[in-house]
Amino acid sequence: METTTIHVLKQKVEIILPVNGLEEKLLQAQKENRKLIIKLGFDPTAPDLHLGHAVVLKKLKQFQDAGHQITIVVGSFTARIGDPTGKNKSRQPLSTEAVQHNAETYLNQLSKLINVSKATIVFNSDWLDGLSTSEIIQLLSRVTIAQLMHRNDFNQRFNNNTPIAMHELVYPILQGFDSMKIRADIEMGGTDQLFNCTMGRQLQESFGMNPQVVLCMPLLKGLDGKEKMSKSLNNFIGLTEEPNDMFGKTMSIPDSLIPEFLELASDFSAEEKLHLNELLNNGENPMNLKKILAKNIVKQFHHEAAALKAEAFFSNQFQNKTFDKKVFEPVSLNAIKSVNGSISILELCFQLKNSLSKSAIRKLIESGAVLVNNKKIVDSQLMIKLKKETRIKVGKRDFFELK
RNA sequence: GGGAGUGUCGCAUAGUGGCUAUUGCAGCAGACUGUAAAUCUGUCACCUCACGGUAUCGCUGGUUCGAGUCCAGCCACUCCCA
Repeated sequence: METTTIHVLKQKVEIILPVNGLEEKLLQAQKENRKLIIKLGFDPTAPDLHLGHAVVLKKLKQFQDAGHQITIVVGSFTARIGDPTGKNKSRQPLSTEAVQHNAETYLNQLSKLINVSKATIVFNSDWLDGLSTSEIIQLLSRVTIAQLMHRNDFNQRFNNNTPIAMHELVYPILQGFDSMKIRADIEMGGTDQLFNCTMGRQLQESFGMNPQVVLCMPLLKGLDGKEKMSKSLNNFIGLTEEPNDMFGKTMSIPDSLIPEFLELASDFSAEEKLHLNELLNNGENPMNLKKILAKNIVKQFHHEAAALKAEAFFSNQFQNKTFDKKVFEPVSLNAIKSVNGSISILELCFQLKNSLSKSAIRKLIESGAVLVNNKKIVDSQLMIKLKKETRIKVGKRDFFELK
């Protein structure tokens, strides 16, 4: 194996365990003339992939390009437990249909980054469902509480006197068991998966196998610039989002996050990154760099033309101050229920934005979030005549025009 | 099994039986900006066009003119001792 390949494969990886493990595995594969089995697990609960996942997936793609075998383990069994994050207590069991459906949408999103048809897909309920009680006890006997307590999450909760349920302790063990079952050579994940992945090493070893190498990618921060990107915190950019949303969300990240996004979320070459970072340090307006970044991100998941369009849309919609130049979502006059063609601004906004209650809308109006034909309306009871080409802005993002 | 505690908004925190349940963070909206940060303002249980109405301090009852607060039972969690 050439050193350049190894160099590429090690790029950006935050943790490799053991340190020289990757080289050894690659060498071993070469000697035995076989592909390495690269494991990636996922729980088919709410399969909305975002840029944080993409960091791991791009690395996976590099392995695939180098000729190795990717195995996706769908946690159809473990999803019923839920990876203990401390937030979700116990999860509802998923129906087989739901698992199937989630797995499909997941794989569909995966295909944006890796070649799914060349990957192996397995469901861990295939082997976990059939374990007998004594087999489970056997498995559990290979792990001690002290080992489990090394996991940060457990440790903290234990010390803070917050409850840890037994089944949560079992989760990492089952994940490790998966690695043994599929004979994984390498397991990939974010750094938050480090512990679970090491469990795989331990179990493989105790079953007399050569333990897997653990590769952890850094965690991308979310749009708030504080927490890691995650769906539950609603600070994510989804892989399937529309170009305009992707662009806008990228523009909303704090400036301090630009270097991290350049490094982890963009696909710029090393030289380009260096150049952009220099610009940033030399006082270039961060906004311009974010635009470059945003275009790059959109391009990865859509295409160049979409990226340019998204930029133009953004500049016009949110940066240009001229109200009339904006893009308004057309709403048919007929769709608005009114009395004699007149309607209170409150009722109108309520009908336009059906996700909010009237009370919530009234608060929006009173705080000055609603413009009608570029005039701020603060009185929620103001009656207006419905007529074509009336333009209404609600909040930061919603623009409507009556047709 | 025995004993001692705790439970208030997404999180964290105040709350001598008495008026509208406090404050911070996060969120939402506005101002200023570059849908950045910082700052300031408003909002932050639900509903009503509105005067206003209906809720709510783990749950169910009780005492009381009046209960987040007192009492009883239950539930959940924690700690200590078996």
